[in-house]
Amino acid sequence: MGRTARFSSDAILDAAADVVADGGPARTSIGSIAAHLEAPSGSIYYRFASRDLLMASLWIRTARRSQQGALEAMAHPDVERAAVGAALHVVRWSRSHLTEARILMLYRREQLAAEWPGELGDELATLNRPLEEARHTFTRRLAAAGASANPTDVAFALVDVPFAAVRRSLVAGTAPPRRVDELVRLTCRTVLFGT
Amino acid sequence: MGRTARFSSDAILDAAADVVADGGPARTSIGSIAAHLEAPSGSIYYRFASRDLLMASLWIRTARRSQQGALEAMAHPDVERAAVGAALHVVRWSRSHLTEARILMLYRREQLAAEWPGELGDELATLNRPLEEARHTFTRRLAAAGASANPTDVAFALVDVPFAAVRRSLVAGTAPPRRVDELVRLTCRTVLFGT
DNA sequence: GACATACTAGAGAGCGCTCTCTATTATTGG
DNA sequence: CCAATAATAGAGAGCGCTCTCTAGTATGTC
Repeated sequence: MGRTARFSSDAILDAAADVVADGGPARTSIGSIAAHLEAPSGSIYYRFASRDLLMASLWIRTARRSQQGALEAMAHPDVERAAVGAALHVVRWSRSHLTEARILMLYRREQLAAEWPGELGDELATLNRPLEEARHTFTRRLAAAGASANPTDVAFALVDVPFAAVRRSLVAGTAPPRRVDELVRLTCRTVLFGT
Repeated sequence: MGRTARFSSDAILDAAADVVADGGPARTSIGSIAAHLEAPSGSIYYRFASRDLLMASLWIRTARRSQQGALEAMAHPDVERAAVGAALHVVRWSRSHLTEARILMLYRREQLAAEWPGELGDELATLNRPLEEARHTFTRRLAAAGASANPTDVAFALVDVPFAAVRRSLVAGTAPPRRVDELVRLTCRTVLFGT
């Protein structure tokens, strides 16, 4: 029933991702996405009711895709390997997903979608929940292992430092150099395990 | 000769800084700056020929203001103290200049001014030169002292890590907690001096 | 083959923003 | 007090963007 789609939601989000990654959110208009996709703007509004909804969907899709590996890394039975693995995941994922990493790390949610669309319900609230829970249980594992379980320290070692380590490269649009893996590993160990 | 100014350039930049810091660059229109200052938009265009010129001026003023302390810290005769001091300066300056720090750390230049105005000449090119030169000579001092002189390491320890430590708080709009000083100090020492 | 349906296609209304332009007002030097 | 000047004041032209609306087109079902 009905004709087959020429422009799928995913294809539109892919185009949006390209445009955001190389022009920034401010230059990402429905028109520019349409041009990149060689589609009329009407076809885009057929899938996404508003610009904010489109950009919010892009954000969600990108965040989801990046979470998987982090969760797996934290599940490692050895606490220290789990910590280092989670920290390194950010770097590795950035290397293998340059465009998506640029979106996730160089801009904040509010810069993509000015207003979070009501249609998305509590999607935003639940989006980071798996990661938050994983970090919560992981913090307890750290405490049990005699490592630092200070939330500030954990966030610093597992999120902020890896983020900072890749940022410079992402801004330049190039893959992070190998050396940053070493720096992230070293910092993570020092901060959490004092080794 | 002529009437005295009601709205000085600096007052306009102050208003712009407030608006950027709490609404982001995209919401910072000439109208919103004017409203915050209770001035008509014409008075703003009397001082700044374009939005880009205004935002670029704000960027320059903010960057200049933050550089001073970094340069002083790096001039310390003891290499290790100089390194730690430079790294900590970012944190301390963020604490004492929350609004300006939000502008400098949460957004990039291109997000403020889409096109760098030609009127500003090579201001942009020379803006960071003092800091770059200081970091260059400082890297040689590190090498002479037997510390790590890898440019990636130096940038990581002196810029990226402090930035990472502070970002979370700046996003939340609060001053960075005391604990981050310790984390920055620890990381800086470990990465550069291995202690 | 005809009908319902899912989608493409793009013109244009409306809006908010930048920037221009002209009129007016305050201040200073002679 | 009187020019000359430096600045305020705000209306509105023009532009690009979002979003709407209507018409047309391909595809599956009976």
